[in-house]
Amino acid sequence: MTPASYIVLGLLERYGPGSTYDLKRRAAQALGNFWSTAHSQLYRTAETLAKDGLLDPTTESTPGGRERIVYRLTPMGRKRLAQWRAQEENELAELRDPGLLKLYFGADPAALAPAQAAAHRRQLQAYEQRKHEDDGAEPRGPWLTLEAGIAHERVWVRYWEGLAATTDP
Amino acid sequence: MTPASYIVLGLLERYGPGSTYDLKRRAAQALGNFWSTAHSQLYRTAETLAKDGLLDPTTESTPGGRERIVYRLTPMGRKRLAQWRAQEENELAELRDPGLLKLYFGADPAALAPAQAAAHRRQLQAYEQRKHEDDGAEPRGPWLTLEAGIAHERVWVRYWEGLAATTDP
DNA sequence: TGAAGCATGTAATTTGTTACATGATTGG
DNA sequence: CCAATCATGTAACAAATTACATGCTTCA
Repeated sequence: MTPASYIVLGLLERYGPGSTYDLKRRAAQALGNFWSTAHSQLYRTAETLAKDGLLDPTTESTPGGRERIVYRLTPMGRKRLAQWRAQEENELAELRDPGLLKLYFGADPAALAPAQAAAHRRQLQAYEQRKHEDDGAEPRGPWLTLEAGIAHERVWVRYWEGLAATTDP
Repeated sequence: MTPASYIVLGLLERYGPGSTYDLKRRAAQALGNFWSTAHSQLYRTAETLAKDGLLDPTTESTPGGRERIVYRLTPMGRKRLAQWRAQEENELAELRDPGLLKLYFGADPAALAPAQAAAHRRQLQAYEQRKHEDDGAEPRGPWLTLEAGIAHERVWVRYWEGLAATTDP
């Protein structure tokens, strides 16, 4: 069980049964840039989970006559997800920022900082807009997560802008 | 060329020639919890880089009579590293925090937050101590990176403590 | 002198990414 | 009705993690 497994389980629980393509869209929309996964990975993960009895796959045809596999959580899958959720978490996230890595190994801040600051400003705006659009109807988790994203983007913006300022003029 | 490649190149540039084991130690010490890599990965990466002519491997014997391979940067390796450093970076880091993922998918904040807050407090302390020990002799990159780490840990601590407070009693 | 842990490496397995394919739908 | 793009998937490849293995050192 990797994080990707729980993403699949979680998305199915929250938004109901769906095809892998649905999962892909949901993941992009919901987790967005806080935890991305390639769609081919979702395929494999879903298959594996189905093989393990955590998902129940059924083949349906679309209006267009194409077939697709729709997955739904089995009781076991539901249970597994709940267990994970209840488990205390002790892993810490790593920063793993490619820009920061460059900086660490001696990149010139003046060259790096402006672009990074701009990118993070964009991301921050996107998150803030999303928070604005939130109508409070969704469960609490996504909103809390958004908050975290915003807080971090703010720090990044401040950080890189600071770096740009001290080296620029 | 993956991030791991540049880590190997960068560590060799900064601390001079060394065996893979040296690299492992350096990586753990220097990059620590901001970008971790398994030691077996360093082995493979170093091999590949040597095969590509970016590193020059020489077999030496330790006092104990064991053999080990010491790598040093070739001019090409040096150049490649410099190129990477000069390249503008446009990738953004993802948060990818396992705790946050749980929260997203509905974990109970009251159960999650205290442990997370504590873990981040520890990490913050470690970073701050390190900053304290810095004598300014090292190049600027590591110090700047430390700053970033501290800023982020502060945000995390505030975040999880806030969550713990609002849900607790 | 035996156990713990440091130093050194390899192999197997799992994950993750990139690239390729191709039928359906829709907007121009 | 053609091009773009959505929907759906597979295959090949690259990277990362886990597990295994084992000779040295050191310290009790």
